[in-house]
Amino acid sequence: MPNIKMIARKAGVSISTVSRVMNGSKPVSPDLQKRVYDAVQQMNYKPNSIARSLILKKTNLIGVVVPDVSNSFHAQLLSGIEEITAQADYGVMICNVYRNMKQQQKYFNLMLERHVDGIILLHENTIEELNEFQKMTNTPLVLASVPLEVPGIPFVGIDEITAAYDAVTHLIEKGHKEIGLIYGDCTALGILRKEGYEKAMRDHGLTMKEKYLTQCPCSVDHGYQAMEQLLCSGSHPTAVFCVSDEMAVGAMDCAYDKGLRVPEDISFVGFDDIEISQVVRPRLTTIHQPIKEIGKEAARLLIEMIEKKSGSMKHSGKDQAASDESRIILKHSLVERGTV
Amino acid sequence: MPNIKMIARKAGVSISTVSRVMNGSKPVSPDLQKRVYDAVQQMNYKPNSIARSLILKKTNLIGVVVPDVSNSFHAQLLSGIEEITAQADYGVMICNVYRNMKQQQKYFNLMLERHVDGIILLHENTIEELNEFQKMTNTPLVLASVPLEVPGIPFVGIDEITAAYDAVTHLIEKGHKEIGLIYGDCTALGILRKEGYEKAMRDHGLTMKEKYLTQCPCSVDHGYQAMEQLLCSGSHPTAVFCVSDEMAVGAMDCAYDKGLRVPEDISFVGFDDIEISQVVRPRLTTIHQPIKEIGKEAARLLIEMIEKKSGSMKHSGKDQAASDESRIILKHSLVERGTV
DNA sequence: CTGTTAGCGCATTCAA
DNA sequence: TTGAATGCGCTAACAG
Repeated sequence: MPNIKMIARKAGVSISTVSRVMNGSKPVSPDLQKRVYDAVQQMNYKPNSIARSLILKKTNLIGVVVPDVSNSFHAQLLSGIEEITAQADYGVMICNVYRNMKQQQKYFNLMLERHVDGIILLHENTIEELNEFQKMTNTPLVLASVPLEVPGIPFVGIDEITAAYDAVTHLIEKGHKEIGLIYGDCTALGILRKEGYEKAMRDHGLTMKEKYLTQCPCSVDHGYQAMEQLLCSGSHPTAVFCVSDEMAVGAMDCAYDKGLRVPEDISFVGFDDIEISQVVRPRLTTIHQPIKEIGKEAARLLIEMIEKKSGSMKHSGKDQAASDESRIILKHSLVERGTV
Repeated sequence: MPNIKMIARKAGVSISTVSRVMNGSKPVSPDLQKRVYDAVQQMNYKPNSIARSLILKKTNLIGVVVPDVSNSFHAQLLSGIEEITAQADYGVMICNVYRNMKQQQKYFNLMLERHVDGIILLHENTIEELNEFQKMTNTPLVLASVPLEVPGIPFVGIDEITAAYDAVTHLIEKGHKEIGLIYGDCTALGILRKEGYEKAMRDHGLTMKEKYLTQCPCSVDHGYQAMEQLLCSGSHPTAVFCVSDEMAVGAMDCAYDKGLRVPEDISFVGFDDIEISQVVRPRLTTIHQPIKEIGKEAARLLIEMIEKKSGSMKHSGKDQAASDESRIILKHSLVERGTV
């Protein structure tokens, strides 16, 4: 790979001139300009972004910390992020946290060593971890679909409580009174959705039965197992709200295996509206999230924060307050299909 | 963020000494060593990987060019790749080609500018593009699940022809004679799978009927449409081999809507064994690919190529021949579920 | 407008 | 063993 010096020599100019025409940072006479362009063409020169990063203190790289890329929800978020960052000429580096949840500190360090310009978190850290991170650096951070409230770290997502509330209310409006819940782990997300369920039940004067509440990890298989548990008590609810589509699909499956018809004998509402909810029979009624949009908004916001920061550093030398958009709430919607 | 100079000052040593203890590249007296470690601790120093990359000419970054991250198959490949690269301390940068297939050249340039150490292609380029790329640079390249034969570019995946052959043979063994095909675009992948179908039909003395062959893009919706076409001729095959699970699910759906029972009236075999094949009813019989394994093997191989290259550069200064493992073929299998 | 110079943060010769 | 000096490829003052 040729470097700037080789181009300068070939074009018979100084390296600063080459730099100037590459970046358009200062006027250069048409004559020299052409000579440089020609040399660039002939030698197929591409500026070394490593060297640029070093001096500009900007990598044009953003990091995305994701629990599991192979999960459909996260993959879609990522796809949205990538779309925007690519347009803005940023690269995205992914960090799959997967099973080793403990080592996020490691991932943060990795990103800091590589000097990413910003980070999008699809994975829920503890508030302490986030605070510590903020103390350590001022690398902009955005939470995408991780509903935590941390000063200085904006959140992009939907109103989880209301969405869950809407799901359950829909069931209630259809006449259901005995409504079960399959909910997830103790993440902010899980807790909020459960809260929405409880609020809806309360607001409509319905009582929650302990035995119709089951907790399980978010997967089809676990949803199946959770449903088995719900069903083994003899009686069963007439409807179940599942805090994710995966769980719902598993639960439906279980109901089916037990000889229950959906929606005649038992109804289901899921959450997220990922692909599988549209291929199961009957089609899953669920809460639609604009997943890709969330990713896009998160990326847009992060880039805005990055550029604002580097802008303000030039002018004042000290950090501005973070973006004023500390919470971007996108609209969810209930999509009625065939399971209610 | 502190830099090496600050650490040196704090520890009262030279920057070279700091460098040496950070990398363990040369012996350092225990005394100085301790002073450096202490300074590193106190200031929370992390070496700037940008600067290291510049001087070492190694970014420890690999690029992954992917058609669409939100596609389940690719997401799984990516997940496998990430697992291995993370272990070996490489970062992965993704490039989502998505709709703008034309601009791969742009993506290649992007990766070259960023000086990635190697690239994994999940996306099918033309052979010309690949040759041109090879002429331009000696950045190692691996094809994952892109069955192209290009000298110097290893491939990791399954034996596509045999896999398709097995799928169709299974149908034939179950007594089917009128077997339709829903196949994809004119990629190497699509062509090979079609070839497997044709070979199986021929080998078993079955004739292919033109009207039972339909081409469509790889998606559930298009599979549905393709099936509609197949069905509109009045008569219909007793079984259909679809070159992807998405197509198969769409096709099954169409059959269902037309009042056909699966597998009583019509059978289906898919390809890939992605998640949805296990949630549809009846469960889709399909060709299982070890998707994540393919990703892992591709990453393993790429890293091997990278390290071999940088090793050989030190010794001889000229490039070694690429790795001798030019084709890694993993085993596929037919998983019988409920659609045959 | 153009060229010369000085670093960005680090690894690595070369002397000591 | 240690430190001073050089340079990776590039941008941005600074002088002309």
